Amino acid sequence: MPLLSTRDETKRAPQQTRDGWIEAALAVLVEQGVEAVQITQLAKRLDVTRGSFYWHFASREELLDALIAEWRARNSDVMLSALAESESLQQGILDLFAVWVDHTRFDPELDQAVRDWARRSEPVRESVAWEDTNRVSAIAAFYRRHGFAKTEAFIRARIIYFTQVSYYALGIQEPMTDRMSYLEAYYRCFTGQEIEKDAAAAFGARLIRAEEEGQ
Amino acid sequence: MPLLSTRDETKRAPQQTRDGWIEAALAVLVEQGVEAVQITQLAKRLDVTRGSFYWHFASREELLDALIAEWRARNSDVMLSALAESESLQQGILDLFAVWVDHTRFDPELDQAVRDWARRSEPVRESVAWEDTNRVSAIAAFYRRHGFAKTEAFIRARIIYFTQVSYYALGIQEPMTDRMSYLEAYYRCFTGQEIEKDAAAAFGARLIRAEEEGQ
DNA sequence: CTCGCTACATACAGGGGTGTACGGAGGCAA
DNA sequence: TTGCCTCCGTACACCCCTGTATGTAGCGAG
Repeated sequence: MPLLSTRDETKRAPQQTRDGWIEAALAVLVEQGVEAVQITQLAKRLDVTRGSFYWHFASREELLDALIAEWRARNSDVMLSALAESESLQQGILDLFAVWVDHTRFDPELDQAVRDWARRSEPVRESVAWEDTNRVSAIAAFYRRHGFAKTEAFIRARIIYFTQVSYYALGIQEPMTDRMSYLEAYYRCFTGQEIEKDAAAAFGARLIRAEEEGQ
Repeated sequence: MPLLSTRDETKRAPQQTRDGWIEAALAVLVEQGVEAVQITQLAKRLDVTRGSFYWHFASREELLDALIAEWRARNSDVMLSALAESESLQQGILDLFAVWVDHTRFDPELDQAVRDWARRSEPVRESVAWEDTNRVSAIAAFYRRHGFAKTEAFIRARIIYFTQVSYYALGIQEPMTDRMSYLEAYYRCFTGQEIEKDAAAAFGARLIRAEEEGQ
């Protein structure tokens, strides 16, 4: 399944498209990091030779640039739209949680892989930093709309976002039932307010449903 | 300055000690990550040949194991002791902040370097995960001692620790004056309580003093 | 039918990294 | 002085990766 072909589709499909290489590279990036994104390895994975690669790409560098572009296209705007539409504080926070748990909308593994990469590459670091400040700003604006003062809104945005980033960074794996039992406490700590009992229950059911549909 | 020589010191000092290699390797680990911890590069850096390395170490693997041991020896117990001695909630939280800011007691760059490494190595991952749960548990126990319920104590511990981890992971750089202006908001979000004005001021002075002494 | 383009395969040059085998310099002891 | 032990330099075998040059199969067009 090609992502988005930039080539002329009127001709017969080649054995490997440019997007085929990108897709394979994304998989390796997530699984093993940038250093493992090697033409030789990708060629083995795709069962072609490196000659193919150098027809579609000028260099490894060009492939890596394409990976960043793909990450941008996939993971931006997902969080931001969830917040923009929220009517209440409670609804917005729960929507945010939902985005982070629902991996069909937001790809945390790709996000984390790019984040790892960013720690060794200055241009990538800048891209990620820009995304991060953007996301924190969006969450801060959301808090402000619901009555928090400027500084507190910013700090609360940082805290909730940073906590989530670490969740992925540390690779926290816990049963969904455990995570749901933390919901009330998380909400209290993130907002300073109590969540409505039935809203919490509804959210739990929503997650269960999503989990069943997702898998 | 050798860290801790395990060799017989009655004989003359060799040009390079085992600990000399470890120290150089730690520096490269922090600066450029594990993949950059290469015998050839370290030899260049120390201005000797690789022959020396293979006299002190059996393999690169053995060096990497030594790095993990060093990390354990340096960064454990630092946070834990700060919390154990605290008399009040406010004092404990501020002590924790102080440890994280004062890089002479806690080495966040080494911590982050090992954390990066952990994402590509299962044994290292386990070591880091063990440290993390240990630290979170210590913070949770601290919250419990100061009146928080079990679940909330655990979640608050996670939030404050995860937030700090992301601070390093995202490489947040902000002027100390900015960071200090966030103190009240951070305290409110982390504890649900207000910080005493004079305690906040005293903490600010303490940081300024530490920063001047540190540099 | 053959020309020409696409999409590869093949082969080679070059560089960098790990181990290993061995040789040699220098202190120290008898 | 001789000999040993410590510590390191040298040289080689081996592997893996990138990039490039060139050969080649298949298909569409004239």
